Order: sequence, then structure tokens, then C-alpha cells
Amino acid sequence: MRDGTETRARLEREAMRLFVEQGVAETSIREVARAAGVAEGAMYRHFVGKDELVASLFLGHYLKFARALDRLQAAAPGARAKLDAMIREFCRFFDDDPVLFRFLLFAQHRQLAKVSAGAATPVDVIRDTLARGMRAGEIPKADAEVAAAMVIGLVLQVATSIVYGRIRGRLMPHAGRLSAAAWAVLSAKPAR
Amino acid sequence: MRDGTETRARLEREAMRLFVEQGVAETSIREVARAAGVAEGAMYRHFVGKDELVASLFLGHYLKFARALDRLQAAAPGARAKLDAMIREFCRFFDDDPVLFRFLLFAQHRQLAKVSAGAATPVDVIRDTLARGMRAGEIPKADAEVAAAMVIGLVLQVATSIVYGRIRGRLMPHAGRLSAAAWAVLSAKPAR
Amino acid sequence: MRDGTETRARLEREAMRLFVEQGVAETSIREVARAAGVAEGAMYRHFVGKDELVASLFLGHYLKFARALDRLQAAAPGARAKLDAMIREFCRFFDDDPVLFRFLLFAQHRQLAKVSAGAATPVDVIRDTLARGMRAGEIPKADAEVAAAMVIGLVLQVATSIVYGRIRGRLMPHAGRLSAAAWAVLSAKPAR
Amino acid sequence: MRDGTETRARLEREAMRLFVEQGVAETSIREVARAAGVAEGAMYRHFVGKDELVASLFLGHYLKFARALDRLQAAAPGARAKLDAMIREFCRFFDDDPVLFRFLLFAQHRQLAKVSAGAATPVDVIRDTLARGMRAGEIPKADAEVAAAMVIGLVLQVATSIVYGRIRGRLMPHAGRLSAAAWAVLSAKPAR
DNA sequence: GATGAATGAGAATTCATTCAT
DNA sequence: GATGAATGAATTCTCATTCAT
Repeated sequence: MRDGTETRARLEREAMRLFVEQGVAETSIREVARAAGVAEGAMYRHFVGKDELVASLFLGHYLKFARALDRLQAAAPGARAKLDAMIREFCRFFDDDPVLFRFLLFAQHRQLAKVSAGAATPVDVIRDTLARGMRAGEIPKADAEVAAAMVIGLVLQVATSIVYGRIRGRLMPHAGRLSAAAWAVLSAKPAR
Repeated sequence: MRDGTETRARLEREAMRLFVEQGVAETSIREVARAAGVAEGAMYRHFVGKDELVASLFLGHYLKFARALDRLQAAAPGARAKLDAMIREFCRFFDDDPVLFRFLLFAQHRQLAKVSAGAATPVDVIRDTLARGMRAGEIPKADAEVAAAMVIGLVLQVATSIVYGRIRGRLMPHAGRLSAAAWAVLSAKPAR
Repeated sequence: MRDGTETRARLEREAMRLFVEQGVAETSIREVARAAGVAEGAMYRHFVGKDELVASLFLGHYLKFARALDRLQAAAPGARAKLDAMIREFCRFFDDDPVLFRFLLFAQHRQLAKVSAGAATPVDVIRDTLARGMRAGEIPKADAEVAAAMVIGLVLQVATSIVYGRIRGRLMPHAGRLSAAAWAVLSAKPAR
Repeated sequence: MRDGTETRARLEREAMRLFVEQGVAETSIREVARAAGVAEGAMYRHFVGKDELVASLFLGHYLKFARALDRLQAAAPGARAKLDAMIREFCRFFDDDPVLFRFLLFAQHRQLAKVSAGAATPVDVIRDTLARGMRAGEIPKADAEVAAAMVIGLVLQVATSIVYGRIRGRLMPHAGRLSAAAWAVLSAKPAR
């Protein structure tokens, strides 16, 4: 870990911050370089180009988060505990690095298409966990993809409300409520 | 003298389509104009600029949707029916005009800041409806903003999953499930 | 004098005002039309185009002023009286219509090249008047073109100083001083 | 890394030449860049924009000329000598760089407003010099601003006449005549 | 590795002018 | 005569990227 690595880290950090503050398209390489305290051209020692910078920033953290979720669910005993562990990890992730979360939130729609077929996303991990819970009879059988979407949406939208200032404070205090709500969703029977 | 109404409508329609297909920043005025079959400069007779085009497109439909939700909840008797009506309206909205929904979904993070203080958004309408239900004793008392976020996230993320091809088909078939899940969420007690 | 003439006059007046306030290149036909209360296209009923509007505005008034000077000098007896009459006319012209004067002052460098060979400008009139005074022995012989320039500059720069707010008030109060100074210039012997 | 100093100088030189030949508004950045032998975008490394280019070109030379005048008047003994020195400097300035003079002459009306309050212009220098001469009893007391305007106009208009081809040759040969005329103006008593 | 000047391909926008109504 | 929508070329400016130093 020498000079180069540190410059790269600074570029990534400042880029993400600016992307969140102004938007990706609205942030120029020049701004990123200036914020990181290096010359414009220096970025090209570390990244192929702007697109690659954005993609690597997004995918790196997005897939790493999926792996963290997967590790946690694997370690938890039973569907209910697995779900709870994942929701708490989500809350922790959100509270730990608000800039990173916002970046993933804002950039997702442009970047999701770039996820290669093989890689498991957080959505995949949660869906698979729920599917296994259904097969094990711990969760009422239903479309796992729909179930995963509902559970994720539940948590994600509360986080989003915090991002937009509709809800104050951190996400973790809501973890119990979210976990209970998620479990209620998975148990709910369609009205009609 | 030519009538500009039709040109404006064509510009709006093609702009939204291109914004959804390529992204807002990635779509040039030239492309929009060409798709609408007019010269570049013609756009500026109808919109102040690109920013205003995007903002008017977003806000117009976003707030109109809020008003539709509000009308429906007002007409429905009781919290359960109001919630159900709003969720079904959401599904109808999604299925009716997928391009419009995707545009609102993708553009929200850049545009939401531009919502003027007074205007009621769909989130506001749902939160207020739930809050009234809580005051009326029809829904267990809780933070209405959090409750609204959970209900909205539930539905929105299933819609998003359809957008990303994770779930096939239309949203309306899921309406019953979503409505039941939303009601379960509102009734759920926190685990701890 | 019907509708058309009045519209033309309004266009000319507003154009000149805007040209003075913002500059010719910085003023669009649209602005002129709006200020005159007509549609953009209407201008083209009265003027060939923007260039012609500017040129006609400049030349019309510039040459008319030359003719006024010429009439006055012809009526005055003797070189001294002729010079005085012309300087007073200049002051009157300046004080009467500040917008017109500023327009001629600002537009001159772009428009002077368009004066056709035959037409007599104010500079021509003054030079010729001085030349005749020299031939008549009333003014010491010298290069009439240089003499005219000095006399004109004398007056013009005081007017310009008023335009720029360096000198307050009207120009006419300075007429006596200017006339005496001009006469002194014409009588002065080179230092070396 | 390339050294931008020479490029900047070339841009300034060619810009000024084109501005004089065609007018500021009539000269595009593209033309300037092409004439300077660089790409369009290169200009923006050296100037904020076209406006700043014009302003910096004007103000830089205009104020530099004022400082030159001030140095000369300070070195000359007595009001008469000071005036003579300034007029000769003006002639030298005019003859030395006709392009620069024409640029200042043509651009003045758009640029003069941008002179910051503190900076001394050539007009200020001459006015102050005359005012001191009046206080010292070397020049008859009068409004120094008016006196300065007359003296400047005298010289400037002869220069202008050369610019417009009304007078042939250089300005310096007229220096003696101009100096004597200026002195005569300062000594002249109002006619009435 | 780093620098920042230079490139060159657009981008948004303006605007004189035309023309269908 | 008037209107104002439409044109289309031109303009200023931006920006990812390259490259000489």
C-alpha cells in the first residue's frame, strides 16, 4: 500500500461524495480530481475512464453488500433469524456510511444493467434465503421473487425516507419494527 | 399560424420515452427533437430548456398521481378500503403507462428536491390517510411516516422488480397480495 | 399616416432604446418586437432585416443632423458665427434626445463604413465650413481635416463625459466655453 | 507538460486583431481559436469565457496606458510640460500599435462600465493632472473634468480621423499642433 | 506516476428569418 | 398587415480523454 493506492482511495471517496451531491452526469472528472487533490490526467492511472469509475464504485460495494448478507443469513438459524439478521445488516450498512448508501440508491437504475449474469445481488441473496425458508416450511409458500421485493421495499423505502428527510435519525432504531413487519408480510394471506 | 399544442405533446412523449430508454443526462435535446420530428430550436418555444422539460414532465405527472390517490381514498369508506383503493390505483397506474412509471422511478432522485413545499406528493397523501386511520382507531397507532414508507416500499419494490424483469407480467394481479401485506404491516407489532 | 407607419415608428423607437441599453448585437429582434408590442415576424414588414434596421436608424439620423448643421452654418454670417451656431446645434441635439445621441455614439464604429461616398456627414460639413473660413482669411490656414477633428473632438468628448456620468447636467450650459475653446484651437500656433 | 504562456499570448493577439477587423460580437471564439492555431476548447484554459477575454484585453491595456501617462506627467516639470508629455505619449501609443488603439476605441463603450471604482483611467490621470495645474495657478481655474474632456477629445478625434482614413499618416507629426491647441483650450475664456 | 495544456466532439441554447394561418 | 410556430445554422461552452513534459 503506497502512494498509488492512497490516491485511488481518495479519488473513489471524493468521486462518490460528489456523485451523491450533484449527480453522476453532473460531476466532471475535473471536479473529482480537484477534490482529490490530483491533476485531471491522474485519474486515468487508476481507472479506465469515468464510466468504469462509476461502475466499479457501484458494483464493488453492491456485490460486497450481497456477500455480507449471505454470510449473515448462512450463520443464522432458521428463516426468522436469517431475515432478522439481514434486515439488521441493512440498517447497519445504511447508518454506517450514508454517502455510500445514497450513491447506491441514486446510481442503481443506471448501473444495475451492468451486473454480470453470475454475480449474486442483495436481491438475489434475500430471494434465495426466503425461497429456502419456504421449501423448509418455515415461511408460507409464495412467489419468492415477489416476497423478496416486498420485504426489501419495506426496509428500503424507510431508508429512502430518511435520505429525503421525511424521517429523522438513524435506521437501526426501526430494525425491530421492520423485521416484524417483514415477517408479517411473509405470513399474510392475500385478501382476495 | 401553426398550432403548437400537438408539437408540445409530441416533444413530451418522445422525451419521456428517450429519457427512460437512455437516461435523462444521456439524452440530448437533438435526439428528442429528431424523435418528435421537429427542429432543435422548436423545443425552446415550448420549454424554457432541458431542465424545465424534465422538471415539468416529472412534477406534472407526479403531483397528478397524488391527486388521483387523494380522490380515491376520499371516496373509500374506512382505512382498509382507502388503503386498498390506493394500492389498486398504483397498480393501475403502473400497468397503464409503463413508460411514465419508469420515468418517474428513474428521475425521482434528481427531481424530488424541486417539489415545492406546498404541493402534496403521493407519499404525503398516503401518510395522511394512514394518520387519519390511526386517529380513527382503525389502524394501530405508530409513526405514520414510517408506516407510509413501509406500505409504499412494499408496492413500489414489486413494481420495480417488474421493471427489471425479475417478475413477469403486470402489477395488478399482485394487488390482493400487496393489499393484504400492507394491512399486515400496519397491524404488525415490533419484535422487540 | 395609418397603422403601419405608427408600428414602424414604435419599432424604431424601442429598437434604439434597447440598442442603447444593451448594445446592438446583444439585442434580439424578439426583444424589439416585444417592446414594440408586435409579433416577431411583424418587423419584416417594415425592415429588410436587423442589419437594415440598424443602418437605417443610424444613417437616417446621422445624415439628417449633418443637414441641420449645414443649414445653420449657411445662415450664419462669418466663420466665428458659423462655428458657434454649429456647436450650439450640437448641444441642442445632445440635450434633446439623449437616447438618439447615445445610439449614434455607440453605433458609429460599426456603421460609419456604410455611409455612401456622396453623402455629407457632420464631419464633412464642419470641415468644409472651416475650410471656407480659412480661404476667406477668417481662420488661420491649416489642415482643415485636422482642424475639424480637433473642434469636433472638443465638443464630442464633453458630451461623452456626460454620457458616462463624469459630468452632470446638460451640454448646452457648456456651449459658450466650448465655442470659445474651439475658436482658440483654430487660432493656436503649433508649439514646435 | 506544455507551457501555456505562448498560447495565451497568441490567443490575445489574434483575438484583438479579429475584434478590430470584424467587431467583437461578430467574431466567434472559433475564429479566434483557428487564427491562433489551437482548438476551440483551448481558449477556456486561459480565459473564463469570451466576455472575460474581451474585458481582460480591454482593461489590461487601458489601465496600463493610464499608468504610463501618470508616470510621464509625474516626471515632467510644470503643467505645460506634463500636458505635452501626455499628448506625445498618446501619439506614440497610437502610432506604435494601431490594432491595440483601434480595439480600445471600438470596445470602450461596452467595456468602460466594467472599470472597477478604484482603478485610475487615462481620463482620471489627465483630469487630476490638470486639476493640480489649476491649483498651482499654472492653468486658469475651471471645471477640471470639462477641461480634461476637451483636451482628450481634441487629440482623440484626430486619432479617430486617422483610423477612418480622413487623415493620412501618423499621429506624432501632429503632436506639436495638438499640444499647442490643448494649451490654448485651457487658456481660453468663455465667449459669453 | 503525475501534471495540466490541448484536443475535438458534442451539448444546450440563441436567434434572424421564413411561412402557414 | 399581423401572428407566432418552426427552422437550422451558428454560438458559447463543457468535458472525457490524450499526451508532451
